Amino acid sequence: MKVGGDLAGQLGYQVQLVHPMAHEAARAALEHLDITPARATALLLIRANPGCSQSALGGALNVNRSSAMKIVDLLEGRGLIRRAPSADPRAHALELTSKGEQFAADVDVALEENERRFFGVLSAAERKSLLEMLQRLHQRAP
Amino acid sequence: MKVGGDLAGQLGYQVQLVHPMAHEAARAALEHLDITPARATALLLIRANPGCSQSALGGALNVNRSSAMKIVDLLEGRGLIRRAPSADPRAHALELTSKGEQFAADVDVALEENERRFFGVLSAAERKSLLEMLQRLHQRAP
DNA sequence: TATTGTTATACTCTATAACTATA
DNA sequence: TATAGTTATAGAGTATAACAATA
Repeated sequence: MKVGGDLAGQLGYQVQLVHPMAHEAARAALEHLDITPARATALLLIRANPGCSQSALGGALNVNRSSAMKIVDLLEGRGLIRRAPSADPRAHALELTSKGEQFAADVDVALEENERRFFGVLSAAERKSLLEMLQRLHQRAP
Repeated sequence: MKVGGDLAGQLGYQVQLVHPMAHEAARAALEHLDITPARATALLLIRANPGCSQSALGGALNVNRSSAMKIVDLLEGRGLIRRAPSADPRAHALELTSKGEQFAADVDVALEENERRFFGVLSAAERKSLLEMLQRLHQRAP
């Protein structure tokens, strides 16, 4: 299949192509831990923000409260996080269990190895440049 | 929400962040045409590959035959493409109708404007560099 | 046997809306 | 009144499996 000249030169289309490949690579890299990239991301976000609420987590994951709850349910069901009491009794303070800390360390290793493998076709300078550009793209004001 | 140092520095995570933003931008840019980015992509791929089969289209879209058929059903139902007879009587030869040609031109305009808006935070040289890197990432052998 | 299109079915992810309990 | 969490329900997108027609 050819790609029309218009499409092939568009960054939006290239992002559209690269994303599922990167997602599949991450999925495969995490398969032995039986966790999806989205849930692994949630775990690492909770580790970086101990005591955060489910709503805040949902905001960072770009999902609503209802969807965030399902992710939290799953991670809690596996004993990786706990819903600790919060200063605001309406909310939960999410935090990793010791099992979750160990698991998150395993996730780190798997993702770092995947990072090297998937983006290895780029030089170190290119990876740095790409990282900077992607950060700029999503950090700008909407 | 903070992002753990491990996560923030990973290209995979940055792609994971930028993709939904780019998708949302494309969705909004195409909203007045009442078509989703995936279906618009299918239309442009058929235009670039007149006479292609549904299976070939599905391959380019990374979906299976069943899902490709639903997309083709929708585009045909809107009168944008037709299922023409193919040399292989098992297959259909997909092609744009004249209405589809006009519509695809509108899609071109919308996507080009979106491209300028969304990636406008990058300089022309950066956009060129980013395009080249993304192409290299998905063109490599699996 | 393998492939194209088709159909029916199921699964995953996410969203919406309504409810409760707090603030 | 506004917010956090919860629950039930619905939708979109995709996958699987089986089938008919044809290679």
